[in-house]
Amino acid sequence: MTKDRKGSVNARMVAKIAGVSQSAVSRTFTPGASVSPTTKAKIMRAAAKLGYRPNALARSLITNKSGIVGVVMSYLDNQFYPALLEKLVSRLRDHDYQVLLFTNFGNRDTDPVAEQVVQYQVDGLILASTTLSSELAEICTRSQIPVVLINRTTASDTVCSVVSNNERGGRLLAEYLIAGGHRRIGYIAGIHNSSTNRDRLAGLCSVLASSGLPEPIVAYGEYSLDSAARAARELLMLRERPDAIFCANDHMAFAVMDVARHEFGLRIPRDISIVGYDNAGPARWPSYDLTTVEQPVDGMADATVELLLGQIRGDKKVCRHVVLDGDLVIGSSARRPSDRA
Amino acid sequence: MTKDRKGSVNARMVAKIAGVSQSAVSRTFTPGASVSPTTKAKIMRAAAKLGYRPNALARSLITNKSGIVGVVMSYLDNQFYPALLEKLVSRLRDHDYQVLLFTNFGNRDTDPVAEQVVQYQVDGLILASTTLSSELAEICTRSQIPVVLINRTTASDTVCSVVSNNERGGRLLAEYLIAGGHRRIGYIAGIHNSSTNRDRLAGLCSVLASSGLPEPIVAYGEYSLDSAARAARELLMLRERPDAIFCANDHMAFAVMDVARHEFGLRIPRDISIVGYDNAGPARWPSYDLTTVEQPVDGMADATVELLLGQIRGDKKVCRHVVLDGDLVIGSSARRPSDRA
DNA sequence: CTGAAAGCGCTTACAG
DNA sequence: CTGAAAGCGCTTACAG
Repeated sequence: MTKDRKGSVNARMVAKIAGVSQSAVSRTFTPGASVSPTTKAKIMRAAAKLGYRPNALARSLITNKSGIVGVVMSYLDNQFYPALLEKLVSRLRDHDYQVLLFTNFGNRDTDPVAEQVVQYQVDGLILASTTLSSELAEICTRSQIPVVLINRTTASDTVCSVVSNNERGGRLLAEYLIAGGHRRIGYIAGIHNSSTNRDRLAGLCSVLASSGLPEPIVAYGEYSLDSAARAARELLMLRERPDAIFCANDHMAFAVMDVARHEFGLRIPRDISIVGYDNAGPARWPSYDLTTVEQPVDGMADATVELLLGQIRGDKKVCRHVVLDGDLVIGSSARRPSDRA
Repeated sequence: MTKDRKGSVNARMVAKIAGVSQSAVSRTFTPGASVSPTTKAKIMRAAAKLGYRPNALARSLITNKSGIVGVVMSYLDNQFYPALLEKLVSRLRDHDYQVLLFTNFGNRDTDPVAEQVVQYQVDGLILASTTLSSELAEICTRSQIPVVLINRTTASDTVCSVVSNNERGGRLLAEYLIAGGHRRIGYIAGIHNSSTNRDRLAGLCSVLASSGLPEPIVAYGEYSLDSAARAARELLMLRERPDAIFCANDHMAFAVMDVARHEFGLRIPRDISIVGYDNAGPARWPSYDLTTVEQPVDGMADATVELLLGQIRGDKKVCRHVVLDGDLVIGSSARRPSDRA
């Protein structure tokens, strides 16, 4: 009784057709292994005839390398993430790694993710999720699976991370707003204990403080459209409403701009300035033309993959925290200093 | 010399600690296999102590099922796709399948994708890519890998597909535009030989014809923002410009609305009506509030996964083409029939 | 350069 | 219910 599913042509069959040993077939498909050109040619011909392709899973069993990297990304509605995902997939593929995607686990625990990550023997893990517990990272550390956090950092020295300089970006935006003549600044916060939110806010606050301005008026947007819209309403209904709103990311800024314009009839930037963070896709759509700070997606993806591959190759836990600068991107959603009233 | 990477705790070690055979360990982790409660308990304790997790790859080798489904999605900047991807991942996870993601292969051939798909022994493949050659689908058919096309269909009877009723959607939009008093309708086309583009256009044309109106004025947007913007300029610069533009998807409609408003100073829908297709995320953002036809993402994902799992379970090539209806979603980007001039 | 052999970590008939 | 054994498709020392 033969296996029914899969043509199931394996190295042994190819070997028989080519009149060589199964080892020779294996070597033919192992880059760098020693096979004579003649043998290789015979084997390739047989393989082509049978439609043979080596079973990557069987290979993994021996080599102890799956060629798979797990990417954990809690949600994809913020355009920044799909863009990042595309880059990560590209870079990883350049190095012959495939991507196992974990997303949309909602409120469920990340435990199941951890389970799968370990069971599927991923060679490494990229965590691109602001909301994820550090627990997963720890499980990986214990299982010896290299991990790199992206767009999230941690005090821990046991796990690498790649972020842009959010604190600096926060300062750039704050300085720009102040130069534009703003004095009452609102802040729509992202997820409370995310490092991006913390650092961007810290940047903003440090500049406000050194400029002798009051702390920002904070409302909570939690990085979601709905919460951000609610937070915007809260700020805009204040008796003394802010003259500028700093949103912890672009995704929220879009909702905030829409609430300001369509629910409160405000003109942007005449009546109020709004800035975001990321330079996500729609930030450059003319309807928003958002003033923001770019996150260098390409550079971040490159650095992440480089760090991860370094760890996979065994650079003994050269745990590094990479921080890349992102530029201020000036749009028309915030009053320009030159147009200062 | 022991393997260095991976704690590499395997079933044999667990067996030794628990004082049972390795088979018993395997059975404990195989749902439905027969193990006595006592044995199972001992094993679970040992497993927990060692941090044991079965190696899914080794299991695959035996069972000939990897538990992995490949999802091919050529690009993620159109928000419709990340949304679809999230749903697919969720549904597949509900059935204990992981997702290997293939995306962003740009202009490169899909051959490398095919190669990887086969090597990694995916149990099935979901093709959510309008631009992908049918070649990949064929390779899979030959390799006996179940395939389902989503948001794309084909005349071929050898491969299943799930789409929404694009022809009907095209008609709904056409009827709505005509009811709104529009007579000169422009069409910004998507990728030329994609079934979505073809069917939506066919719906539009059939209604125009039966209403005695001229064919639409066509420009080519290729489902990309830049091309769509160029196409919009082309149409809007015509001496007799259209009074409505039907964009083959929402993603292009956003760019088209922005060109109309910001480059041509047109008011929407007073000066021109614009409709899209998909009801992608930003379509419901107040700055666009697009009149469009919804693609039932949840239903499509459900149907796709169901079809795929059916094939995997061996429903002998019950090749089906599923077509789901999507509703008209009325926004303010097109003149309402009641406001008819 | 080549082949025979051992073994990666599992599952699964097969006996008991 | 349980264990010993065969085997999934491959890689990789080891001899030659």
